[in-house]
Amino acid sequence: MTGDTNIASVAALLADPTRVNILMALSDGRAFTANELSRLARVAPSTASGHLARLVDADLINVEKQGRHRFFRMKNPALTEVLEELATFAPAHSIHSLREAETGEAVRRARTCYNHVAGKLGVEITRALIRQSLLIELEDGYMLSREGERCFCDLGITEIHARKGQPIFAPRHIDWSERYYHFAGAPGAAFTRRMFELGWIKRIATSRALCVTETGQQALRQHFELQW
DNA sequence: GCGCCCAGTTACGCATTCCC
DNA sequence: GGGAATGCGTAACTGGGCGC
Repeated sequence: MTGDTNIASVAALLADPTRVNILMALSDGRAFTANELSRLARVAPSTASGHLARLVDADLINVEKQGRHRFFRMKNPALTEVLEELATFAPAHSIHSLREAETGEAVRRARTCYNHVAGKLGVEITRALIRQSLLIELEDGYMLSREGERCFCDLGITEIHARKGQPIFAPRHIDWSERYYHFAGAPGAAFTRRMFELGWIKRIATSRALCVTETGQQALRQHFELQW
């Protein structure tokens, strides 16, 4: 080992498909019970419990006791970014059922990546914002233009309103499913939160997949000339 | 307070894989 | 081939919520 960090120990934890499934389920920032995570990872509760204990020990996830339930949550959003980056190198899963195919397609189409929209939807929104000169592409991310700030304020994104006048930088994430960038960071999170509040998007059951509502489709068309 | 139900953990045995 | 490591599921146990 070089330096004072043990990358191999974390890599070993990420080398197990069940643990990766659990972490991917937690990657949108929500908390899940051990039982829910065992179902999402398709293993027995005892197996999930063992994996969860190892992830807690490694300080990768937090656990909160609430009555007889224990809620597990990703500790550091940066781990989500690591998983998304790794996913861009990973070969596609082999599909064994129609349900798996549908779930995979839904996640690739639109999902949350910790706190912002990712997948095809995230990439298309980013492209639309650039087309309309609301986002300016930089070398390592994006900058909200004056028009972009106005647009975000008009949509009621209060965080942007509060910082009006200051340059607003949005880091970019490479999207593993689209192999293209989407905007993230505080502007991405604020934009996503507002989309939920306005009823433009909603979650599909317990998965991190999203669907765009009819209101959302109209709004995307109206505000960003984006056909969805 | 007691019994029942349910969520979660622990102990244990089995299967698989890897390394010598 | 055999031992070690790891992951899995079953069964048993623990702890908390809830109704009576």
